Amino acid sequence: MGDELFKALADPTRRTILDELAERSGQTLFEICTRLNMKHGIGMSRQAVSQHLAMLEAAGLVRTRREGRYKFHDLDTTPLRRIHERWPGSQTSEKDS
Amino acid sequence: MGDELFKALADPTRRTILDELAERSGQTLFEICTRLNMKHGIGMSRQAVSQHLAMLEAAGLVRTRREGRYKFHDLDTTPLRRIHERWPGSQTSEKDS
DNA sequence: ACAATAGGCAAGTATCTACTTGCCTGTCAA
DNA sequence: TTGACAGGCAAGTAGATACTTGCCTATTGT
Repeated sequence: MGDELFKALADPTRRTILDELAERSGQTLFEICTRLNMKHGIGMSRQAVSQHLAMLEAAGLVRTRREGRYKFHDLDTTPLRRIHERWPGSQTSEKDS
Repeated sequence: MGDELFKALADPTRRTILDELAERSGQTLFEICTRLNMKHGIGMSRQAVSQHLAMLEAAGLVRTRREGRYKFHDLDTTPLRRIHERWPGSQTSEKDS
């Protein structure tokens, strides 16, 4: 349990995808592919990116909504909270400026 | 960069080691081995656990201090903060009860 | 000194993971 | 309806990762 979350975060490409979705929410698979290629020099097949997105979705980090032939991807960071709940002391202090 | 942190967290045995160090700080390799075995039924060679500890140390999640023939391991959760700094919105609200 | 204890190094193996390629399905515009 | 576009499924492959075994070093107690 929680295994999928940490597995999802383990890959650098997947973390970059999360970065992209954090910057612009609701992107399609092709948009993400293009951005990975343009902005990060990641020349990866569409299939590979699709598989990464599936893992991110399985981890609950990405939510999807289908509209016609498009599938939009949105970031959901709430699963990350479990990390801090598990190992307290890792939270940014509530009293910091 | 930051790669070692996520790689370190990716393995369930390593996460259990972090749990154990969170519960009792300053354990030796043998103590950790025993606890993994007794409390979690993980019958793993001493070498395997040692390698896991090395990865956790490389990620900055574990700090070590040597005293004679003993090597004590301490948890350091500060690297985890980078996760929330990278994807904001994942922090537990400061205003929650 | 010697045996026991705590730990480290290195090489081998077996499984897992990322990525590819080829083909198939569903949606939309002309 | 036909072609183009967005996406999905499945099998194969190369490289990474977890774990083991065997041997070596350093510290400590008797």
